[in-house]
Amino acid sequence: MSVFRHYAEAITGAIRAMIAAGELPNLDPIPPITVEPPRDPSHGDLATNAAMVLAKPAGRKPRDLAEALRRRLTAGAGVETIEIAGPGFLNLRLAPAVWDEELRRAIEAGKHYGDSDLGGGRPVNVEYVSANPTGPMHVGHCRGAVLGDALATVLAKVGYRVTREYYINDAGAQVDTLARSLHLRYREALGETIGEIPAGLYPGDYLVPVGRALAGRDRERWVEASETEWLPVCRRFAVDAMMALIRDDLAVLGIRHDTFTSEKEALHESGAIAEAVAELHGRDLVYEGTLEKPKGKEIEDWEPRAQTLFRAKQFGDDTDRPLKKSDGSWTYFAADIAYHRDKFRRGYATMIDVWGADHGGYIKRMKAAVAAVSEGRAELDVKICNLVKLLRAGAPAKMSKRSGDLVTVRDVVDEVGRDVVRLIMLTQKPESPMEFDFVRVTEKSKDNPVFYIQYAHARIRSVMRRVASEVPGVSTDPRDLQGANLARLGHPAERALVRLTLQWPRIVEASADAHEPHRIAYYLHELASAFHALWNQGTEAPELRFLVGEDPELTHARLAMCQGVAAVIASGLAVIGVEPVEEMR
RNA sequence: GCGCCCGUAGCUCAGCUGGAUAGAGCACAGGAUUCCUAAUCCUGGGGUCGUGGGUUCAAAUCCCGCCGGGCGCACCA
Repeated sequence: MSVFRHYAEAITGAIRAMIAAGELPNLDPIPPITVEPPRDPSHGDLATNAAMVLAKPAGRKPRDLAEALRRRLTAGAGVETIEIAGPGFLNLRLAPAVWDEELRRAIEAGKHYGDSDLGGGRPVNVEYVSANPTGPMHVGHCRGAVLGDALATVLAKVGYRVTREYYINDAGAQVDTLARSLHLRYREALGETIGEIPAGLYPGDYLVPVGRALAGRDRERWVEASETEWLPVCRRFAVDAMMALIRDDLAVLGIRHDTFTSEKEALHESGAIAEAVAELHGRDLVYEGTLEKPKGKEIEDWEPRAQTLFRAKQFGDDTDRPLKKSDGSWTYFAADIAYHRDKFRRGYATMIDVWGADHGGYIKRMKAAVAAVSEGRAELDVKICNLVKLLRAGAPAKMSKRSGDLVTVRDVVDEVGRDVVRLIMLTQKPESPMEFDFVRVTEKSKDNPVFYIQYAHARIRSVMRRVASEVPGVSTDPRDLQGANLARLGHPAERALVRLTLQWPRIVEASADAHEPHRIAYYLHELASAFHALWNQGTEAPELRFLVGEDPELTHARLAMCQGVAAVIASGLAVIGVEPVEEMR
């Protein structure tokens, strides 16, 4: 258990004891209190607002309550001083041994530092990417891909049982278009001249080899056949090929999903949609009705029509939503209802969907649907990813493209590398538009967060390699570093670095709770920054250097500190899906 | 017209689910290089947190109204 959770529980325990002793009214539940490191280090190691939060329900003055809480907490182990400050904060200063012990744990855990059982093994489903199987992944997909993957990893790190899921939209008109595009390439492969690809079909070169493959397998069989005959064949063949393509693209990013769900097979052909709608119908959540014409936007062929509608409004949406198209087939939304119902029935009470910004208007109805199919027992969180604007040295990026007008994920990864893409995608909260500058992200300077964080890790590894020659006899084995005399870390800058390093479990938990993996990238940058600052102080103040020839004990303690930093960086990069480097070249 | 997202230093953005004096990088000004890697570092200036109200011991954070920008608005996915 992290230091922070430990003391948070100690404080809650003290509050419960006060309730039991009649010093506080029987509050149920106890209002949420915070236990966090204060911004100002002079306020100690931990601060809690408990007294202020409890003051009103208890009908007592905050400072009186603070005093009572202090008396109960002082008995606790590891607490050195408790001060009451400001309007009623309790500022706890912990014994150095508490931090020393935590640093030892960090060294021991290595990249597993920050792992916890917070999630209690509860299942979470993270659905991300879900690019339509009509071509290779383009850059627009990779932000969501990285976000979803990092989110899944951080949730797993804190003890959830995470499933990474991909929804294959293989049922709509787009895959029919894909099938027709393939048929053209198939005829081309058999020697026909096809000329310009007609508007409305997919022109990308990536279908050329697929056409050849189909021709190789089936020969002339579909040339003279009618479309009703060849369409299903081409569709199946094309979708399989596109999914293979997309899986390769995902592999390039280092992403592997656990489950791929086919809209066509799992929802349409299985009857799951009909079943879901029937169930909702039975609960009077589906009806035949007519929607009002949307205001403010002209729709040419609008006509009032009775439709099969889901009562989304009853669950907080702005209007009820159609489940059937005018030709009688299911809408995409109907399929999505069945899909989320299926997820719920598979045991996921927590679902996370990662979508593009253009789907923002879809969130309310989907949440409404989840509330309906789970009868309020499941929760859906939708993460919206904004656009990535590609730049080269500040100007809009021009590049050779593999397919059509799209810049693919592979184009970008080929140029800058997987690690750069993954980390940069998390250097901004997802709902803001992002600029991705090919020049900036590959610069070897501190302006580039990828480099800056990697460099900190590489510097630590470099120090470790030098020990043998600079301070012979000092071990760099992590097991030995755990035994270092950490009391020798006395400089304020060292203590600050250690303290920041040991924030890591909190950052992981907060990031998982909030479903915000970008916090990890920010924290790593901050940690790297603190490390570099200390390193550079060694330039002017040689006594602050990590390797002190005449003082092996001090050297050992500082190496332990460095090892802790390296462990956290490795742990953090692992969440993001980036390999820490041993040296910069 | 409606819904959602965004609005924080000159620029690009954080801000730990309501806490103490709002942070970082770039840019700007000044300083530092016989250095374990200068592939930089230190110091400093710079803010009505879009705006007006409200909730509270406490608001950048929550609620309401405006302003500006983006996305979306039967039957596409």
